[in-house]
Amino acid sequence: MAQKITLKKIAKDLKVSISTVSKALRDSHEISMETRDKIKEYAREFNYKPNSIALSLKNQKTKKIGIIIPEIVHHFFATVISGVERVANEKGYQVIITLSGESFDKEVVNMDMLANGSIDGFIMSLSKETMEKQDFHHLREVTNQGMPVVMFDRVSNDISCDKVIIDDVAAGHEATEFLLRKGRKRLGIISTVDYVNVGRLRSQGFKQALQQRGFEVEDRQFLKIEDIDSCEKDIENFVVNNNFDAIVAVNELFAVMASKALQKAGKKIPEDVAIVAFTDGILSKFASPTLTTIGQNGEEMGGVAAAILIEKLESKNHDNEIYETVIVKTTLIERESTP
Amino acid sequence: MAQKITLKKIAKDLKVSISTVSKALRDSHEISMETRDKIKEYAREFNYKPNSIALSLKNQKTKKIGIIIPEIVHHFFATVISGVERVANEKGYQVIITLSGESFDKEVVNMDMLANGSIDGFIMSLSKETMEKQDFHHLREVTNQGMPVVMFDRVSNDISCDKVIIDDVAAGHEATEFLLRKGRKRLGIISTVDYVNVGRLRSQGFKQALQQRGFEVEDRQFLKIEDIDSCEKDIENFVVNNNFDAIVAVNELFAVMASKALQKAGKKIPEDVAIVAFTDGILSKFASPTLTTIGQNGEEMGGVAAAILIEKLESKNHDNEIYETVIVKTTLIERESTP
DNA sequence: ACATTCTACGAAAACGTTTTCGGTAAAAGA
DNA sequence: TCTTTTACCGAAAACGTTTTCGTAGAATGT
Repeated sequence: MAQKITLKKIAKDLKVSISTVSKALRDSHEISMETRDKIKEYAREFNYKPNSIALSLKNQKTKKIGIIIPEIVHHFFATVISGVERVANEKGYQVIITLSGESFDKEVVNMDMLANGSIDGFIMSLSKETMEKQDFHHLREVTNQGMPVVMFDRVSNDISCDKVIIDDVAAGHEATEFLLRKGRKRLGIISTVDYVNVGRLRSQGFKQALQQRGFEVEDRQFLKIEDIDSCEKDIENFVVNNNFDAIVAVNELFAVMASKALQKAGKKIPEDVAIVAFTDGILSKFASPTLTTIGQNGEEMGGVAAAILIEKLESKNHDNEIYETVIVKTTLIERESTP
Repeated sequence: MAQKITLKKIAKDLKVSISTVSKALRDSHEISMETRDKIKEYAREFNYKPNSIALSLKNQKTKKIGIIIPEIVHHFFATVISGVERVANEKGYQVIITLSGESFDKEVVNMDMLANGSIDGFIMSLSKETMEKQDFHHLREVTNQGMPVVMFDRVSNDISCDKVIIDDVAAGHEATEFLLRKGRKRLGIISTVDYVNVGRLRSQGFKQALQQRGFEVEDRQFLKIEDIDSCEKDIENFVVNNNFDAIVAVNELFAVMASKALQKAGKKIPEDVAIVAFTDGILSKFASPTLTTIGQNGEEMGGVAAAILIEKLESKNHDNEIYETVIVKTTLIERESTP
């Protein structure tokens, strides 16, 4: 019902000019106390709030940052968003979220939609399909326009921008070494296909840790999941048919599937088989047994990514071509799945 | 590096007027084929995309919808967002997300930030604190301005707008009746404090179902959780000290806590105690045993909410004061926690 | 009494679009 | 040849701000 109240309307009602109203509301000394008070009271009464679209147009900045992630129904990404949102809000920015659904085309479309002035900068994690195709033209297009991009988790070396990651190799190494120190000798890893960098790198750390201890590393120790929706049988076969005494899983889901399959086969966890998972989500805390995990601190990653992006947005010299890669520390959280 | 390309720039480079460029790009017959082609090719070459901020200002609509939810690291809300995003994107809308963190003040601040022209309409679920205070002035303010609001899940009868909910009473009834039909006689329910409507209503359904079957209902059958972070002990006491043979829990977390406490106490599930949970999330699928749940179909709720909102946004007669409340069907999913 | 400095305000441009309204020239009609 | 239509294009307003500049009148200085 009540019309949107604008400077123009206030000006007309109070019989002053638009500039006077604008200045009065910003407490300009150019306007007499008398008129200032009159205008401010009127504005308060009618609950005037400056139109943010007009401000965006005028200032050539939107105070919004765009996030593109593969999925939101995924604990890790949800925590990252939570972190982004926290620091963004602190600094007066809003967060626009779009989902690629692991699809390259949707990623491109969403980027295009946001890159036309809707936002000031991007925070994103690549879709699986994008990593497979290795096609980054949409990212180049955006960065070439001078719009800052911060990538996290699923990043690419082919594109130069700020990045926030964990040291996946070191984390894979740490998980493995942790199990080895517990005296385990027959290790297996459940990972993703190699083009997903986090899976590849964690596997690499796994391999390194074993080799440093003088173990032979064979292909049968590696299971690489392609499709997350139909991997249950594969995981069951993998853990039951190989006489492992410890399993590393690159995410919670794989870990809990392995855990269940092993228990079904009569194995005891952690006595017979120990398990270390990645991503310290809700599953790890409430599975039976609870899972020892390498926490990725998604909240922190999101916060750091947002801080870097905003820093860049508000820095004066725009041609600052120095990009940083922040490595967020992982945290090993011991629970029941390891002795 | 490369400057943002605008109509003005194209016009200058091609020595025509801005209007000509605009018309040419929209294939106006007022412009000759020759100039049209020239302009369109130039635009394509420099990858011109109309500035969405300018369009928003001109059209007085942003094609963005704002979501305010208590938490994103929560499977149900994540699925709702996913649903909203899906249908919003289909219709050319973008989604802006803000988190209240269950805080009234943050909810108000975020609403104010978005209500100043940033978005065309709201989809929201109330924070716990808001429900406790019963203070809805921020919602009134927004709806009075003529901005459509669609509430879901945590709604209030005090505010008139479109709503998308499940029939919580019926769902509580269904869960209870399901257990009764399985022959269970000593039921308990783990719920939230009463000012959270979903907890209250589901408890109500629980009570009704028991009474219809002629059972006495006592207070000791109800546990009402206030603080989700420190409820583990309460739940353990509740389920262990009362000789229940069946438990209804208003969310997954409570259910899995109950399940673990019971197993620790030597009870078998579902033989000794059966459990039905609400919210068909990841925990229900992977807990041990897996949980029978009442699925709230969050994805669908989000989709419906978005559809209603967009419908309202695009309807011509703006003074349409008829609000609907859509009830999304729940789905009982049987798993191992019930016989 | 005249020049100068304040005080208090308004006009207008700019951000990037779309659209309405004219307007000029050439083509068509008479 | 003169008028009317048509094809093609530009000027300007509008969306809601902020900000620069200009200026009228009052106050101050000499």
